[in-house]
Amino acid sequence: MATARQPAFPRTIFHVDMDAFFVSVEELYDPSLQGKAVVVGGQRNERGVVSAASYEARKFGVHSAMPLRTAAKNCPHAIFVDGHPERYRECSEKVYKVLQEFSPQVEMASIDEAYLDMTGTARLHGPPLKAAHKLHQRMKEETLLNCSIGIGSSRLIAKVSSAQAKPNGVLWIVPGKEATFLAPLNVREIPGVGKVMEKHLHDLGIMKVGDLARLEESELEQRFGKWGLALAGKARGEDAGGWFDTQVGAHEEAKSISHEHTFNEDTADINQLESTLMRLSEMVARRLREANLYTRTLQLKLRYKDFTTITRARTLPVPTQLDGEIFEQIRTLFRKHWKRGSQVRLLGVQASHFENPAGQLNLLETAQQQKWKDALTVADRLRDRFGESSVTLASGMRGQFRERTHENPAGLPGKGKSRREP
DNA sequence: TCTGGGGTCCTAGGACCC
DNA sequence: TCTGGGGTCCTAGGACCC
Repeated sequence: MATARQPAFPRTIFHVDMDAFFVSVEELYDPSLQGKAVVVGGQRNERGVVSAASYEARKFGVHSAMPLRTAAKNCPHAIFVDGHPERYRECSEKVYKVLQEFSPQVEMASIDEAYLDMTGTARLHGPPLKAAHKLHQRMKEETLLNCSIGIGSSRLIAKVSSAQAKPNGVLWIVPGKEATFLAPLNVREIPGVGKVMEKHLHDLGIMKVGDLARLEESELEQRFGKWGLALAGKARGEDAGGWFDTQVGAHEEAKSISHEHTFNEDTADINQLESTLMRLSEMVARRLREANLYTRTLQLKLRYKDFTTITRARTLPVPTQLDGEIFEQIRTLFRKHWKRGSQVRLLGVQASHFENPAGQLNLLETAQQQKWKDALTVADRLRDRFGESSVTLASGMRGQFRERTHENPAGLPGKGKSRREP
């Protein structure tokens, strides 16, 4: 079992969750969107899903992860907006700066939410509710964005209560009242319980967290294994093992880096498929070099027209961060496993199993490899300035068709809508 | 309705070693 | 040799999160 990290005294954890983050950021750039039904993630007839929907759009059943085309049907008058990751990153950094004023233990759990360990900050910021309102106000002043704050004795309670506080609210679950707070909520509200687990629980007649809490721990373990045990703890509001049970703000190293691409139209054109794999390999390699990581395991992801998806991996004896080596492995996997002629919907490249080659492996690096590495670092710089498509490795792929995407990696003017016109 | 892209964690089986 | 068990590495798939 994971090390129990629950200290003897109650912790005070804040979960800060930005309200309709992507939509709110877009409204800062275009105030005319305010108060309207807005969908961020792409255009109404594109392949893709909703990244975020305004509260006005949600009234029509639009929610994140819904296909854009479905959203367009449910809410025809919605305004569809492409996402702008750079804008969100920039705002996210502002959010982080505000949070740091309140606690040294801050952890961004994603681009728009964070945990703070506020234990022992009463002298500085006052009791939890007062501190939270102060934080809420500072956040609005500094970022012009609304957030919701959940406060509890565990990450789990903080997270669940911030969801209940939405929109634009603060909710404190007083220590000792955890089970009472959770009992009437649907099991789906527990982080980690998704569609499938919810169905399993419903089949057992378990609808509410309270139903779950009444069950024997041993029965849950028997039914759902390790997960069942954690679930029993969660029903009581404990962080019970896994990621939740880690110290707030502890730095975690990345475990994988991946890029994938869904084609606007399915394709069986081997040139298009392989040039896409090369582009994805380059993107992965580039990020490895930026993070100074070397990968040993490379994985190809292949999704066919009918949505059946396979992954095929290979582990190298020696770690690498070179475009050419990565692409070679990926291409070999692809040629071996792609059913020739079958229409492909998506391709993906993933690197994992990182090793930092300390000394020893650096010595093994041949002069030839070092030369490549230097050249590729220069290529990275160029891509920073001129966009992902400006530099391509000289190889058999040179000059071949590359699919036009609607991405604008370098944020260049004139590369968006206007260029799409023939 | 026709399903993105970036991640994490878990399970389960087989290979291989001692 | 007709049968073991633990440990580690590797691979594939799937649930889940934002």
